[in-house]
Amino acid sequence: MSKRKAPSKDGNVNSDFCDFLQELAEYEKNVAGNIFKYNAYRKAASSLASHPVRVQSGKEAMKLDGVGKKIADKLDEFIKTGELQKLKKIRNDDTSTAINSLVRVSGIGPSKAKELIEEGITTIEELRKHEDKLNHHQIIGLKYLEDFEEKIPREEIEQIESVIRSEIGSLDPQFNITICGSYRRGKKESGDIDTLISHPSFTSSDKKSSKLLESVVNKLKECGLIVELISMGDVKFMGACKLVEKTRRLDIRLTPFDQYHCAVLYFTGSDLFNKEMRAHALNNGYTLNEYCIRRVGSTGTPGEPLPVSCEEDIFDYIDYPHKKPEERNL
DNA sequence: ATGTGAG
DNA sequence: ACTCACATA
Repeated sequence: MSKRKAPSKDGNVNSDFCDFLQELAEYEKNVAGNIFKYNAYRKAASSLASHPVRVQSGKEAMKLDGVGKKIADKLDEFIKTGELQKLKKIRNDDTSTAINSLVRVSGIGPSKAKELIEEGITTIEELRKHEDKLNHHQIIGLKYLEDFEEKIPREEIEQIESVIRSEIGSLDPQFNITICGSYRRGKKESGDIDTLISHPSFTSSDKKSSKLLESVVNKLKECGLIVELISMGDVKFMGACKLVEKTRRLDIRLTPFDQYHCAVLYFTGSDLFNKEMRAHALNNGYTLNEYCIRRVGSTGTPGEPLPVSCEEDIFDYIDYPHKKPEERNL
């Protein structure tokens, strides 16, 4: 998931409160550079989002975790007037609006945005005239700004998946391939294509991954699927592909063979589901991360990684009812 | 080595 | 929360 704002909806009776708290959070992070306030607003928004009852006053909201006097006052103002003076100011502030435009570009964060504004570049249109001020990632982000903001229909990912499977399969049938993220969770559309691969010749005991990822990326370049490269290391490729019309963000990560299923679980998400499952694991005396699952003894020191031959194994270890990917949309 | 950014 | 890749120094 990227830095785009995701309006909170479906079944959240406090969604309008969450939206303005989220907007305040973004402001604190991107403009004011106050990560603590950013976290505070996010925490309050998340409390409100999971609260099943619509709050009628700031006072009532103060019972919730993460909501103090300051946020309670803002809720009261919003309930009373339907808006927030602070937010009106922010929306009218030149620096603030400029930063919000520039950070739409993948690779441009608050820091780079402020630097550009110092040089008088405050809009995307201006930016297009000054590509020389951007690094490679940012140039690609700008070039495909509109495409990258579009959601990808499930059917298109299915087609891209079949190309990836046949191309990588013809390279070497021993590759495991799974497209994770919201696509694996059965969503109708996704923000990007997050592909995990593994190969028996690369395990966690091998320190170097040889040229496995490179060979895969080259193959997908040759067949014309991959059209841009953003970054490329031994185990992670970031770039873009195009099958029809729009250019789409594509990530490919190579994971050690023995850590494949933990990685697939992790990158399938959702974030909230992962959080919940890791908490459950801890309760049952296990620690679970992107790489492995380990028993954690009474001393608190984790043991050796346990053998995992499929995703279900992980659920079984921690005695957690198995959830199909479609059931992980928390 | 450190900061930025993505996920 | 944590890791990877990159761009500087």
